Amino acid sequence: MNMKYKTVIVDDHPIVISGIAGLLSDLNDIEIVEKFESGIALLDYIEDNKVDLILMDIFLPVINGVDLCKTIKQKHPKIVILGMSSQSERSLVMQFIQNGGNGYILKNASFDEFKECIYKAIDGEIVFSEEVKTIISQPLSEDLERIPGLSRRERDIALLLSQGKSTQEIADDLFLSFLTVQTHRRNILQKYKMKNVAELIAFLLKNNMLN
Amino acid sequence: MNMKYKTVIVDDHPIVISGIAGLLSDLNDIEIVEKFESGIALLDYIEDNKVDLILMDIFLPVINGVDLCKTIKQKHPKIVILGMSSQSERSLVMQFIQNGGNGYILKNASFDEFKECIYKAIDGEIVFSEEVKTIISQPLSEDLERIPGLSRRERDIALLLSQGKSTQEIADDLFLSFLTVQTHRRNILQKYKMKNVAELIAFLLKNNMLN
DNA sequence: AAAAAAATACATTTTATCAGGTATTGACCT
DNA sequence: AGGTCAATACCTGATAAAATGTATTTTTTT
Repeated sequence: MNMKYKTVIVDDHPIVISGIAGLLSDLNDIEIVEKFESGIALLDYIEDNKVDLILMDIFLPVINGVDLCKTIKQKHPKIVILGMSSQSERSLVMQFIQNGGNGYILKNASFDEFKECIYKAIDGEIVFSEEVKTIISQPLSEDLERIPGLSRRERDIALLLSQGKSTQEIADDLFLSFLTVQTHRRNILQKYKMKNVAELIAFLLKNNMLN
Repeated sequence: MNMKYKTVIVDDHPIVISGIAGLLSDLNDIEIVEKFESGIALLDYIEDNKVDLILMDIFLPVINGVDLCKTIKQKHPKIVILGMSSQSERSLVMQFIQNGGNGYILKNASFDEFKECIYKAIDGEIVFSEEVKTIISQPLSEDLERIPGLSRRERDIALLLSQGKSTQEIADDLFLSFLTVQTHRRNILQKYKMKNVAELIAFLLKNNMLN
């Protein structure tokens, strides 16, 4: 049968769109049915047209790629969505996948890499281009290590703080003095040079230091 | 050449260890060199012995799989580490990958799935067994939807809050009255029934509602 | 054009946090 | 045996946040 995968490209740089379109034109079973420069236009389109595969830039005007992906997957879980960007960082890639993305490709990937990722994604895999793999699997060294860890007690207290507990409530929970908890809390804030608990919680969660 | 992949299994259930060992014994190029019931023993072992592949349970006594993986990858980034568990949830899998894991397999996966995942992981891919893919790519419906979103302004303010800014600082940043920011802040807290900003930030980050 | 939602602004009271300094005890490491 | 770190506890003053209530204007949606 001649059922091509109906593919849509979304990127706010027309040059990139044509580049990708050129790359994909060689593939017999991929048919580019539309190209968009914004996510809103795409959302309208997929309501009325069958789409199998979407290649989208992550940095889009108005609505970003992560939210766009989330929105699409809610209504159309079967559409395969691959994210793209020129540069990237680990947390962004992970966020994209967590919101339903089927893979992530850096735009500097080779034609072969693009091709391979696309076919594997269609096949149900979750794919990353080489450089993305490097990014996500080497969070080590420079990225975010060298930060002193929380002590047991400090982690307990930080966890309760993230649950919205007040100093007094934490003291009651852990059978400690209000003043002890206050000291721990201050020590944690000082250790990471955070201005307040809100910033601290954001920091700890982003660095996987809670849980 | 006859270079087998030196493989280690870590699981606190001996029965599971022998089960996996049985599965893998059929594979010619995989050699199981050791089996451990705790992460500490594994850490000792890899200091003195060459290891290519580690299959580890995520739920381990003393040190959990995520931390264990992180620790190993810091010193030995080339070791391929696959996480396993009987049941799982999206956030745990993502955390494992973010900490250097090369893939995640649910223990109910078929022999073929295990085999395929292992070979692909050795080959440099990041792999998930079928059910894991389902879990991570369908966060929709029941999991975390039905929560009202932040308005633009609210998101701006929440973001600044997560950066440790005070109400006054936010007001200055956004050229708003102190009182306006105070109102927004209160509205956000009420909308999600959060006790304070710390809990709010934790909630927003966990649900990817910031950024 | 009407209704709903979002953004704006004000005022007050109570409660909690932040930042400063200090000190004792036990555990662990060498 | 001495040093370091973690955990515990206390005190106080300045500042900020939380809880309430109200109200106007703009924007968006229907």
